[in-house]
Amino acid sequence: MAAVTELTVGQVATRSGVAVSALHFYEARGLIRSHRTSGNQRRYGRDVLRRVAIIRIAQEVGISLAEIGAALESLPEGRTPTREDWNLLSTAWRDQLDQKIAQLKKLRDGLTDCIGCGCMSIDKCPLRNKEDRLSAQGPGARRLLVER
Amino acid sequence: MAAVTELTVGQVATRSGVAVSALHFYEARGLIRSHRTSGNQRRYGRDVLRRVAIIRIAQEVGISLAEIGAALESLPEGRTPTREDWNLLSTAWRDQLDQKIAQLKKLRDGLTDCIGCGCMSIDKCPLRNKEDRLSAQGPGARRLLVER
DNA sequence: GCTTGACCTCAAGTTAAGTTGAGCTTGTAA
DNA sequence: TTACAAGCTCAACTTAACTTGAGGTCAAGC
Repeated sequence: MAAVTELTVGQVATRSGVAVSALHFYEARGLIRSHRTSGNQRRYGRDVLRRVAIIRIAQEVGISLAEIGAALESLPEGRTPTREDWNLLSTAWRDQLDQKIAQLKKLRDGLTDCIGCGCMSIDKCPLRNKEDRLSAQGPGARRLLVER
Repeated sequence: MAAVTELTVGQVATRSGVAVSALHFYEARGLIRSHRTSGNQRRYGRDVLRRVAIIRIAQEVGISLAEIGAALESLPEGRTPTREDWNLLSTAWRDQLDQKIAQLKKLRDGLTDCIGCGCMSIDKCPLRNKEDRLSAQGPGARRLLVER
């Protein structure tokens, strides 16, 4: 076997730890791209591994595929992303991460306070008050995780 | 108007910032409980506000309704949770929180390293390698967020 | 006593992120 | 050259956590 430059879906699946069906799905969403053999089978360049890795990492951090897709658009299709491209992405995501960490800490500290204070007076509870602030935004659009 | 002891769904919705439909939903899931008026309308005790607050907080931390429900079972239905009850819950969740924070930090540091190293060699990338470890678990059961 | 807004139930729709299955085609190794 | 694993497409199913809608009831003010 000659040096393999192109990868089949199966190979990408194995190497990336992502199911074939998920790769199809990412492609349908425009997150990755492939070209086809004369027999209509997908073939991927090596850079797809990096893209998939980025996708999974970002997901783990809680970034949605939609957001990931938007970010990946900034990576020029076709060429391997430069260090500059990667810097832009990872810096942006690192900031999101920092934010999330900060929020989780706030929550944790809130819980800790509640443990200390007994916090049986619901009106004074800092967590409870957080809820109130949220409710002030009215119903309608729901926020599933954290505020931005 | 006399002092209000019982709350209607609408009132709970307003005060908790949760939609009426969501309250119905929580009730169907056994997360909260109500009794009915002669006209079959829900009436809630004040403690429902605390329960809903707990639910929302836990969700924000990424705990699923199923897990929350399990945890809430430990709170005796009927009476207002004691400080002891609350301690048990919040301590357990605080631990989960600590874990999540730690994981996010690990990811953030991974990203930071990648920025520093340029990380164009996919085989050496710490994040990439993390993926590999995951793929070793084989396909099948997917982990959506973090490992426990 | 009537109108109107708040409630009720139950079924169906929604979004994200995939998975599963059916039916058919490719490619490769013996 | 043939068997059979690996691919392909497309539609339907899955789970979580709700929302929306239809069709009907309750309660409180004028």
